[in-house]
Amino acid sequence: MVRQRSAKPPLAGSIPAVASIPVPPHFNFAATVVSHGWYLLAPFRWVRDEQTLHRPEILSGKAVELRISFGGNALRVEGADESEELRHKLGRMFQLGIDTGEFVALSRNSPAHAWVESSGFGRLLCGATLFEDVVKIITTTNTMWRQTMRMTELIVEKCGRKTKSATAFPTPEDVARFSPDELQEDCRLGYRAKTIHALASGIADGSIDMHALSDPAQSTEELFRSYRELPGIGPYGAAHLLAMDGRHDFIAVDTEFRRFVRERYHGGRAVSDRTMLRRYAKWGRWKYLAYWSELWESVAAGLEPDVDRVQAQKDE
DNA sequence: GTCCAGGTCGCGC
DNA sequence: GCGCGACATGGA
Repeated sequence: MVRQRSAKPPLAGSIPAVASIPVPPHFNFAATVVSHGWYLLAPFRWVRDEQTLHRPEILSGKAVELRISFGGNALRVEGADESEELRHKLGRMFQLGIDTGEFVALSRNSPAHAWVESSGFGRLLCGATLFEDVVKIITTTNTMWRQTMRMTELIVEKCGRKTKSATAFPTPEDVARFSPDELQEDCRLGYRAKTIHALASGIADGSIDMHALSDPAQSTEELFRSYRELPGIGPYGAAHLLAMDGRHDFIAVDTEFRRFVRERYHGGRAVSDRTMLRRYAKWGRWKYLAYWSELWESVAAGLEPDVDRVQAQKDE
């Protein structure tokens, strides 16, 4: 055996690397992937027919291509060996460290949310790093979903580390090598180019400390204020980032939220933000998830035309 | 041409 | 603290 191996050594990489990552209670893979629009943004690629999420990722400083699916009781990750770094990155991507039990329990008491438990709704797909999610949130502001997808695609393409056939999401250093003008011109970022460049270079030069900013020891209110210090992040972005930490106390009020509540509960008539928010007060620290679940279900049921997503699906 | 989209920022009061 | 316009881009 030894002789055989030394006579004909396996090519490096010829043994397919596979990692298995355990998941918490109430976890549902597909429901988490399509929980919101992130799965449509580069470098994620969701192959629905195969129930596999493709994702180029940097591990040990090297870009590799991951194929993530669900088998048995764990995430099955092809393309990587098990490592702390992999567990950490996938833990953030799938919110594996978040206990959604209380939300599930609350949803049992609401007829409109009775579907939550069996569907596995409750976790939001995230980027591998806070930086990635901040950049993506900035590209969602004051624009249309179609343009968000394009901006993200171009950022990845221009700045990210390449494998043979895919490109990983860039690090702050990868983005900061380019000038704001170059980012604007090549990634069609508009005025966001300055913001994204300031974010990337701030992290790269140490003036923005993402680790300290996102310290989970902070109260939710403190964390909200921390996120708001980031360039390009206002109340909407901060609430979205909190949700990615599994903290749903604040609803990200945007045109989508206003439209949904107006149409669903007020017969299309305009009402104040305060009135809209009051509807979700009873959900305590699960407000955003309660709202998002209502929107998600209505889109899934085809009751709510979500033009951007529908359009995106057509392009697949 | 005009308006505006999963907002944010800086300004003036 | 609150209202308001500017901000790049591209679709409606």
